[in-house]
Amino acid sequence: MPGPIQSLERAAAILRLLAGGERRLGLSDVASSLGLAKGTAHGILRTLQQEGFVEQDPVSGKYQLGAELLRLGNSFLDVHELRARALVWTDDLARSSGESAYLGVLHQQGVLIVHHVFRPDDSRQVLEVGAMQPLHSTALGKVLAAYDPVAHSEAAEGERAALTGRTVTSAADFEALLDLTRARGWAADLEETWEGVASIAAPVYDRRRMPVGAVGISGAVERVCDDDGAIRPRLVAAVRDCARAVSRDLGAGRF
Amino acid sequence: MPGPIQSLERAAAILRLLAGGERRLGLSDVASSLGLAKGTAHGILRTLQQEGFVEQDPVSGKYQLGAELLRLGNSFLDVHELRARALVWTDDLARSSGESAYLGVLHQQGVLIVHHVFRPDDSRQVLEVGAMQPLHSTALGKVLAAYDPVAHSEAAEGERAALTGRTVTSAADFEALLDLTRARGWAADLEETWEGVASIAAPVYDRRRMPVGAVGISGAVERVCDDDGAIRPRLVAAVRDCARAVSRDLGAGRF
DNA sequence: GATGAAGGTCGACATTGTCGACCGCGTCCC
DNA sequence: GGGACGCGGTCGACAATGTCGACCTTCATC
Repeated sequence: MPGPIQSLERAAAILRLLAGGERRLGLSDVASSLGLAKGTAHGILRTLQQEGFVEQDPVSGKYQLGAELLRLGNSFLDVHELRARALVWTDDLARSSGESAYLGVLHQQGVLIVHHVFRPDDSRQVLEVGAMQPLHSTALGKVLAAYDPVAHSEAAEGERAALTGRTVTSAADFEALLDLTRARGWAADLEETWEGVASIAAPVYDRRRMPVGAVGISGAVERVCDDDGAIRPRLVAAVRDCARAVSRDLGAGRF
Repeated sequence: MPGPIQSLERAAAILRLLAGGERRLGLSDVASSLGLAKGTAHGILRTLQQEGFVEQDPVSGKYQLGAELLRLGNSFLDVHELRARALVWTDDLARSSGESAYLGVLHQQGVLIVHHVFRPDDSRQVLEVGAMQPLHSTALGKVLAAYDPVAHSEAAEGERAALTGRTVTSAADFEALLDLTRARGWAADLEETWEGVASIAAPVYDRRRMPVGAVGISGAVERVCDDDGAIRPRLVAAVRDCARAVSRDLGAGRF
């Protein structure tokens, strides 16, 4: 394989750097963070700015991500076949379950949320499309880790941070959890990622029967579980039905 | 000014090409569309793929936009100060007006929607964040064209397509419309972009009193206008109040 | 008004991306 | 069935290209 294009790799690194740091970054920050000469970093930033991928605050001279990224990210959603097929089914899932519905795919070391349907009530909610979730602690992530070999190695080799007191961090426990997930065909997250929040997810397959994503719901643990602390079977059934429906829509045939 | 980086410009052109065409594109399509040698296009695509900006369909070999763009677009929203300040006010605007609320900024030759609050009812709506709207026919666009010199030249020099029978296309009429907008301090769009849809928008200023965006509402013309076909003053007031509130939040002071 | 650090420019250098010919594979059509 | 086309992808020579580090200007600080 011939070598990748250096200037592009560096441009991508700059964009990721700008995306990571909360605040705007100056030219010198960017150059030193990536070990580049100032002139080099400036040339890349200037081109990125010209193309709209980066914007510069006129007064401070600092850089931040540009609007073109939002436009392209939206175009990505338009083309995304899995998301298009899942739109109507996740809508039904949110309505029938009364909780927020999510569609996630593997991206780098996490789950990228590509679709999110708000919980059907009038509460104020923030859209999480484009956000990342950890593989090891969320229901969506566990499903991907259990069924997608690439996701599995990312989750197994990556760090498993203890996000709450209930997060499973040890390798053996995590593998046991994935075995359970494969045996049941779905995964849960009982306050392992956020205190008070539980979620349920199931895998989505494409026409070649390969796992390509996961759908799930997420909500307050008091609603997702019954009085004994057990996950409500009705919700599990709704999630699995939705996953099957989307898979069928993708051409995976019946199970 | 030293020259921009060629490979980056080409990579950006490829991404825009992939964003524009509805379907996936093959290597040869990309190369011939941009007048590049196949080897060159392949090198850029390979690097973009490695960085997650482009994905390749394993069976057809065709390319489409990648998930990293969604993630970065989301990060752009996180950093966007105008959007952050407008979140709560646009929420109020949607609630008080009963219509969808939008926040738009100038981007290239159009209005980029950076925030969108659904109309507060249970109807199925699609999120338009990341979408582009024309400058010459929408209320948001007219506000920007009226107050932002850059937007004005883009709108004046660009093509003004007749999207409906009521779209204003002639240069003189358009300038008159902008004069009216400046005189009133707000703009309207009465079925000039989509049949049956009317919208109202007002400008948002930053701490230097420069126009940086526009907020507005959009809805069925029957609801936005009264029985005589006149725009409901209550809605105009709500939009202008919201624009003032956001401007104040940005440090523009009182008017 | 000296100082330092910021963003930005410049020009020499050789690294680096580019080009077009070439490869292997699948498909379509004789 | 076999040849020819078109596809995605590779290769290596060449020089155009991006890179580097010294330098400039500006601004805030002391």
